[in-house]
Amino acid sequence: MRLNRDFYSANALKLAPRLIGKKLVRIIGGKKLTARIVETEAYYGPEDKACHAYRNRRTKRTEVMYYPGGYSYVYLIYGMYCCLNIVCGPPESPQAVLIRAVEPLNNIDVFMKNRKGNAAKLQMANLTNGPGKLCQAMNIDHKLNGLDLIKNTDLYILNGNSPPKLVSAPRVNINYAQEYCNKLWRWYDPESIFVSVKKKNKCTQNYKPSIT
DNA sequence: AGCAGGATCCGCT
DNA sequence: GCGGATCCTGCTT
Repeated sequence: MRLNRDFYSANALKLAPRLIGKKLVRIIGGKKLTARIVETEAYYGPEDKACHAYRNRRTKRTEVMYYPGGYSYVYLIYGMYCCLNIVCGPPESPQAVLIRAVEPLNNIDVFMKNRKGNAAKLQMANLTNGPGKLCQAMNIDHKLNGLDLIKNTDLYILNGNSPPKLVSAPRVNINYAQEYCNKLWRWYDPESIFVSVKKKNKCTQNYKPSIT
């Protein structure tokens, strides 16, 4: 079952932990690549200094963040890598969840072929343990920006089980975000070897999802 | 029209 | 641990 609009309409702080364990699906070249989401980060709209839509910044690039929950937001970073985000919350509320790491579940040979360089071959985890790496491995680029994941046939997310444990930690590489760089807005499955940054610091803690 | 900087990764030390 | 690759975005002029 695909996730529905209701699921994606939660705010980023709620959706990010809930996406752990869900299955990202990418259809490419007649093959279906499936991967379990193991690490996410929330970008919490106009108040969040690390968010592209901080202070309601609205440009050609950030426009999709104002779409209803459930659309894709893919952008280029450092001139060479793409990052996949899931737009969330109600329409006109520019929030998103960055998919930072996944675990390939099938067609591993295709993931491997899509990754460039030798590092990917050295160890399995290197295939998809980072936002740029997973986009490369699953052939996700700017052409997949602004898609409705509820209807689209090339990229979507299926339901899946939450892991037994979940950890929250500070987000990665947002040092410019001042007081927001210490928010525990990154979540990951501590049992997965595909998590990009597992180093614990004083902020890292176990996360208990709330019912509401 | 020009410029500074970035939600990253890789290879080398 | 470090620096280079590489180019789009957004802001300034």
